[in-house]
Amino acid sequence: MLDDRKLSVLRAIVEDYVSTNEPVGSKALAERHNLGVSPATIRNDMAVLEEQGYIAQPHTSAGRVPTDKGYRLFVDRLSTIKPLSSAERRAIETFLANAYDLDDVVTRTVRLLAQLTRQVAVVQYPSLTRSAVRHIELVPIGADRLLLVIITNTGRVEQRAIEMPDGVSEDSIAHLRALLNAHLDGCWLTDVPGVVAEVPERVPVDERPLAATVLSVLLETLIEKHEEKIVIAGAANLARADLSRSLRDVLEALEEQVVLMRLLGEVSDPTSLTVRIGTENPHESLFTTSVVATGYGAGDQAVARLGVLGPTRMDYPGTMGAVRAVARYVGQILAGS
Amino acid sequence: MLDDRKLSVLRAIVEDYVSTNEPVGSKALAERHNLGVSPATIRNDMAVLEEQGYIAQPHTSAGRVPTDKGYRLFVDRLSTIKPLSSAERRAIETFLANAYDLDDVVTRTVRLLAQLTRQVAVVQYPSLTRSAVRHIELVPIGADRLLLVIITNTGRVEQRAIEMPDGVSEDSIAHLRALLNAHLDGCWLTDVPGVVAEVPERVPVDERPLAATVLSVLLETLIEKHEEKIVIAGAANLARADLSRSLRDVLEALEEQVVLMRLLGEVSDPTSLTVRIGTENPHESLFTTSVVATGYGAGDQAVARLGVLGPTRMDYPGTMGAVRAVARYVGQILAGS
DNA sequence: CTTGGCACTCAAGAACGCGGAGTGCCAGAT
DNA sequence: ATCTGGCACTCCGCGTTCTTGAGTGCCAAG
Repeated sequence: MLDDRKLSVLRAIVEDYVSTNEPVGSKALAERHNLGVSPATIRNDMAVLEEQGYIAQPHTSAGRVPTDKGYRLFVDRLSTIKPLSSAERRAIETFLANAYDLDDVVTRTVRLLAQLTRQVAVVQYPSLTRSAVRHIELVPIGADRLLLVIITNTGRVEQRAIEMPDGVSEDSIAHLRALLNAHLDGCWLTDVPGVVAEVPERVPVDERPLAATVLSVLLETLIEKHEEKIVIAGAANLARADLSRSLRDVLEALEEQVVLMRLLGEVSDPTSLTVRIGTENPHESLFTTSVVATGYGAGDQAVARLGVLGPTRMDYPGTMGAVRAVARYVGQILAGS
Repeated sequence: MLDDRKLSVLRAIVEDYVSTNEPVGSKALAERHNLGVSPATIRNDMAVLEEQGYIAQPHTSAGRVPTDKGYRLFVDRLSTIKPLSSAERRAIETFLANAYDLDDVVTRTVRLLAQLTRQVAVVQYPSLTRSAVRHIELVPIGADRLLLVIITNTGRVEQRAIEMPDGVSEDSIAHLRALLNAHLDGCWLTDVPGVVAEVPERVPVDERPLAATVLSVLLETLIEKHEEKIVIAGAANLARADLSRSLRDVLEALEEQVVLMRLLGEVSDPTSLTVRIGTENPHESLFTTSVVATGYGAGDQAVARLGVLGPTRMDYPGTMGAVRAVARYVGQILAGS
């Protein structure tokens, strides 16, 4: 139903429109891409493509513009992910290699991605779900407060202040700390609740109030922090691309954690790229934008997601290449530390 | 040189222009504010105000608009900070009271401020300078890596991974930890370098390589983290106010840490509000914006700054009220924890 | 010093015309 | 059967012109 030439025409339209930001006409197409046919022929093909909903004209007697469906076909069948230049690869490598802690890795990654794609970059912090406990620390601060610090093997550090019951001795705290570490060291965070359930029995009766408080906060922290932290960068790039929908709506959407979470999408196949185009997005303010996202993590275990957001009129092959490359490098960094 | 009525006229111009966003003319002024004089008189006053540089007209035969100098005079002498409504105060209180750790306090504060002022809010993390060491933790992760965790009395937790020299025993680490805590507990961060210098002598010879590594990283961390972390929120509000300078430039400026730092300004008198109007700003992209900032911290010790950024055409009394109120509440929260 | 009157200015908006890019369709060529 | 050149048609974008009205500055009188 769509022969090769029609597909070529669609590809050409997408490419031209992306680079010029102007509706593309049959004549210009015939000139710039050597399709070996006349404008008239192209017009016929375009009529078919329009009928099928792959392209549209903003006004009668204007050139054609790809629809979301057109971009979708382009991404799925007409384009290949464009690998980065070796210069870009080196830049990524050196930029990320100098990071010295998890915060820094994430910050650098999001900036890098924004700069590389010239779009808005979004990076989710490595999830706790796939992490294991490396160490638990209990630090008294002041007379009646305690700081609970959880360190994971993904390098993440969670902290939380706890109000202590009265009259808790240093010894009790030390004891509880030892107990927690003995039981939880190396434990997957997802398994923590189960393991924790067994702990209270092993605590001397007079230390139980303290233990109960600490354990409940511990569980709470792990659960609450499941709503993952997300950072973005490159919002300025949005202003360059004139979104038809008011830029304000998009910016607002980007400030809502919930929307951002759904934006990156579920981890279906963590190693592959997710591309969400225009109205495929979960939030109405983002109907004129596209998202390219993928999972990342040490090895092939995806522990979180990252991606970029830009106008639907975006350089998909290039963006996909950048996102994939960055995800891989970050994975290597995480694996190495 | 400027009599009372002229000042009233200036105030009226600022207020009207802020609320309508349109150049204000003599007739409208005479109607809306009962100044008891005719438009013609006002015109004369306006001519003087213009000559002195407090107002300007966008085009001949348009109304007048305040200049930066005009806003400055307005802020300094013609307006009073507007206290928040009690509903707003309650909202702040409950919103901030539910925060459970430092990160959370900061995040909530910046959002609150953005929402309250409907502008871009900027909050700097409490500085390490005024903090003291509460606890230092050394956690082995993997065979040859060590995680250094510094907990301060302001609730901040710094972490950093360290490559260990070969063949370090658990005992050495425990020993070093004890030593560090013994020496540094309660120590002002600014005093840490001095204290640290004395430590090596007290370390057994075979543990010195480890100690040296850890100490150097410790110092490095404290110094590096002096470039303070800053969070912003409410970027979407920028889109509402149409800046004459391209919105993109402003967004870009907001993504640069350095600019942000200078934006909040130096702590001159920490308890008072700093207002920086238009070209008084340190960065050219921000010449059409104003900043209202102040210091905050537990008690009256300012440990960091917060503020908002908006168009020069801003409701100064209201914004100043909100910034001041939020700073105070955050101070209370920090003092209480 | 204030006020009403008056001539002048100029931005913004509506009305108009036109050029040109682009289309759809048809008849002839391959 | 498909491609191609030709042709009439559409309509956006742009520049031009005109009008309107808010606002000004100045002046002479109160």
